[in-house]
Amino acid sequence: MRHVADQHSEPLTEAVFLILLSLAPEPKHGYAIMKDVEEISNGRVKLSTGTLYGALRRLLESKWIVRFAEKEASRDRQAYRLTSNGQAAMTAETARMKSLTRVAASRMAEGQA
Amino acid sequence: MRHVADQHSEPLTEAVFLILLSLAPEPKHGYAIMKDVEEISNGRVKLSTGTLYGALRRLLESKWIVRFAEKEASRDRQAYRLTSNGQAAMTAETARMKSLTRVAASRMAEGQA
DNA sequence: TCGTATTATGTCGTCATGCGACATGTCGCC
DNA sequence: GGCGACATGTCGCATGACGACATAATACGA
Repeated sequence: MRHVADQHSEPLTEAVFLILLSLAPEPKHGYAIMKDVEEISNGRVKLSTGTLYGALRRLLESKWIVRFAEKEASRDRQAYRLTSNGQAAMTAETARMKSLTRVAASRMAEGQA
Repeated sequence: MRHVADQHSEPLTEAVFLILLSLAPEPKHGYAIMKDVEEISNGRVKLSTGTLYGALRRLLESKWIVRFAEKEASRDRQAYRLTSNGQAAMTAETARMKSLTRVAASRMAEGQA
């Protein structure tokens, strides 16, 4: 999909969106994200580890999340935190979806008429 | 992404969703869909022909749209019409997005608190 | 009438991504 | 000691978006 330059908000994949959503209230480590994503999608989406760690790698590369060591934990788990960039991306994506649902509602009503 | 069996509504890609949305009020041929998608996305999404005709082929295969000849037109353009399956898919997808935006709103509020 | 923009449909190769399978190791508990 | 949950990762495959390319009819003005 090609997007105009001044508002080039590429649509997020559902996996990425749910991962960001999971990190929004507080930082989590990988496994906790998997469990949380399953919960917030009402059990609909179960991330495979391939999807999760692949997505996390790309999110780190694009600076939407940062990784830090959880000191308190006995095992050194790698926890992830949203950056302001990541928050902005989520806000933009939410706005995009809202706008689409609005158009969808009116279009489907037209179809009925 | 894995989905539970009883409600296996895979997320639609934005391209597919916009194509279905474009066909919701009335049938259109390929080129008209391209123009309409650009319009309903506020110029944000410009489908390439590769995306469009690839998506149309898959939509035909999954019986979400049907193709028919526009008799009135001088040139025989292939027009596409939504099936009830296609309408159902759009309804499901809209519901999915609404649900995600709701969760997103509450999660982002939590992040601020 | 000639050329050029618009309409219109399609294919191909590449790249990004989701996903299942596999690999590896820890921790708590019976 | 073994077993299930916790935890992190890699690899290969399949799907899909996309730009580039190809082709052709129509419309319209110079």
